[in-house]
Amino acid sequence: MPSLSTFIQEHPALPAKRARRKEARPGELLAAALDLFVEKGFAATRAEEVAKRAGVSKGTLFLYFSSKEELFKAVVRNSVSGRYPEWRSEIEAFKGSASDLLQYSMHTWWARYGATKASGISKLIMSEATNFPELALFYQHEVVEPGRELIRSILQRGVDSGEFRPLDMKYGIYTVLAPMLFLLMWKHSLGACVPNNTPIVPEDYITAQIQTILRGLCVPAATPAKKDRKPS
Amino acid sequence: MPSLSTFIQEHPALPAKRARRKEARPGELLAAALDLFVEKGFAATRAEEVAKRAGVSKGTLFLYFSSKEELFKAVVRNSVSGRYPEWRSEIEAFKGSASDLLQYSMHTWWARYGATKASGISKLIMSEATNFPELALFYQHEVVEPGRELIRSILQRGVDSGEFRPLDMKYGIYTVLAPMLFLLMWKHSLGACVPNNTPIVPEDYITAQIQTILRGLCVPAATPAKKDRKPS
DNA sequence: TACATTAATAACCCGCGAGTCATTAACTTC
DNA sequence: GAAGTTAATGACTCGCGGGTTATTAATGTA
Repeated sequence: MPSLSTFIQEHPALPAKRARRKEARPGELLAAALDLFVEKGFAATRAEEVAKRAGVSKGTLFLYFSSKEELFKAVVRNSVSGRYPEWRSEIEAFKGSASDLLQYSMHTWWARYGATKASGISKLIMSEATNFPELALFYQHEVVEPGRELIRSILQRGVDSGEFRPLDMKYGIYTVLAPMLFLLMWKHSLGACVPNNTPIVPEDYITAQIQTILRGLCVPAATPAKKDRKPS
Repeated sequence: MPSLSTFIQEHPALPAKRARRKEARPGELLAAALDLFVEKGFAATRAEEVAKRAGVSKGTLFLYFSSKEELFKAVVRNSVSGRYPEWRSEIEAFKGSASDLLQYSMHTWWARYGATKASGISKLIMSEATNFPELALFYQHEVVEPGRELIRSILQRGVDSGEFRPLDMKYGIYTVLAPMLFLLMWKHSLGACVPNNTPIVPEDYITAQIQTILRGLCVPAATPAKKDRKPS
């Protein structure tokens, strides 16, 4: 039996159904997928919903990406790891003290990445790494290792110039990494779903962290004796 | 048609099938649930598997816990929030400087919580808060707020004694919280599934963090002028 | 030994979601 | 405008998993 819609023609001004737009589809699908992966995580994101948000059917999605995992990898390449070259050259070109560079980098990283939708991908990976080890490995090579290297280069600059005390780089980088990633995690987890009378203001949080970190890293005018320094 | 097993009697030494053990079941189910929630997360943990690990059928699980969410809440009460009273009194009773207390607390928190299975619950909540807001809210009240208060009390002690510089407590607590929770997240995410030639040694990581934090918190012998201090 | 009580089970229901495929219809070419 | 090409669809498969329930059997009672 023919349905009503067989007889009712669509409004002529609306974009045609079943449009053939081979060039535009991948980009639209990636954008929709980024939105939904960030909002719900990898496992909880439904392929059908990604397709719907991109304005196509589920079948079309699998026409362009062979599986959900491949779709995710494409999202990562498209919106996270592509940024490193720019950052690297900006850091190398920076004129100023290591303290200033560190401050600038932390605030800027937040403004350009942490505060954007794309940062949800980092949260997603921390959340689902153990359930999808292949994705974790991919992310480790594509994002984590280059990121580590970038932080190390900033700290090394301060140590080399005598501005920072000598650091065990293996753990020194976490002085910077830990507070920033914690902020990112918080924003995308409890900070996003719990009614909070005094929410974290990222810029203020970062400013406060920098204050403590720089005091902790810099060579002091007069060293106060502290314990918990590793022997050897 | 009767199956083979109708005729083959079970080995007499084995524990009886269908044993009735009303008292022991809840504890065994909670233990199994903790294992699996930590290993796979909330959404990915299958009720049937929890039951199997506890040596009962799925039906029995729902006889003792009305839903998966209730099971989870029971796990949290049983293995996380129960510890606060002990910690609070231990901190109040501590004799020594605020620096020593902070060091002691961070190392001890790791040894007694971070390094144990139970810490996986904190990771789970950060990971799945947005998908299960009711659980997040429960955890916020049961765990996060008391924890914040505990850290604040330690820092306040140092500020009151003149050992630490004056701190905006709203952000000051994150100086301690962020590095510890980052370590916890790392351990349960990328640290757990990526082959790493130089893995983080928690005790060394904490020692390094303490070194920087204490330098950053303490009133310096001679204050080196630093920027990024908030005006006003 | 017969009966009542209830802990435990296994089979069942039902909706969901990744991935597939035969069919359709929008373009291209001649 | 007819025929061929291929982008797009939506109905389909198939296995999974939370929760339910009729049935079974262990135990207590007399």
